[in-house]
Amino acid sequence: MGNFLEIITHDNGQKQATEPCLEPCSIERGMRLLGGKWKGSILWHLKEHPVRFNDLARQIGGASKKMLSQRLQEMEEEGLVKREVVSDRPIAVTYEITEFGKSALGFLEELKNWVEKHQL
Amino acid sequence: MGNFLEIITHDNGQKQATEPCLEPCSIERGMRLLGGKWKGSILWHLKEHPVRFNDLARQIGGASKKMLSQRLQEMEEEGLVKREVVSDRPIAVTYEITEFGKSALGFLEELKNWVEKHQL
DNA sequence: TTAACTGGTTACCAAAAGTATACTGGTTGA
DNA sequence: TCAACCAGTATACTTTTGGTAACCAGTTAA
Repeated sequence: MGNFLEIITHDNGQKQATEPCLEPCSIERGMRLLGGKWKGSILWHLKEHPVRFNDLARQIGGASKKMLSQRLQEMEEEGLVKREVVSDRPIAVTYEITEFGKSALGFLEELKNWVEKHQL
Repeated sequence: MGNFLEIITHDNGQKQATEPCLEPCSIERGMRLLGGKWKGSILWHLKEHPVRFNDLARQIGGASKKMLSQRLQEMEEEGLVKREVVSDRPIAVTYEITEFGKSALGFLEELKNWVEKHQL
């Protein structure tokens, strides 16, 4: 019976974790990067080719434009996505997935498969 | 130049997505199941063996008891986790990962690796 | 007796997240 | 000229989330 739980008991009976996950561990941090509402979906929609803002909004019907532009800004700062002004006059902007963003696709695909396999 | 974006243009100029992701697609649904704050961490801490409530609370230092009990309830309803009353009198409860919960671990591990590989 | 433990619940509050609608300022096409 | 487009922003509102702290009813050990 080892000390599986990593909990020690002091002389006064007080208990303490030896390795408390004090602040967000890897999984938590990852979820906060990719787990935000719509972020996965956005990345997924960009995986083939750059997409323009309003086209993205049309494709992700459930999300408002405000949401989308917020998320896209965050994702640009996080390096997941790249914003590119293609032309002004008739202003045109595209959002493109970065190499870093692409590195997350495998994992998103696993999530997708998992969900579909279990019919969720 | 194919119709990559799945957007069609009506005669009056109005545009429409042919396959709008109207409501949460697989990735979105998956994220809502596993992406909740602390849910990944909880699952991860249960992966080796059942853990008692307060021990879990000590290990996941950043989360309050309230959060934990809320999340654990949700996760029980979702079938990710199983609650078991081990004894009353000195009431003892353990939370155990289910088979379904285990099926998500691979994907969490990939997330973990991804995060650590990129030093996030 | 006191203090720590068990597994929670409840009330209260603050902050964050999300929704809905309208609007900008210009362009394009019928 | 009218309507739809572009890429958002502004404003106001509601909902959800999360955190703190106290409390319950019992048990155990110093």
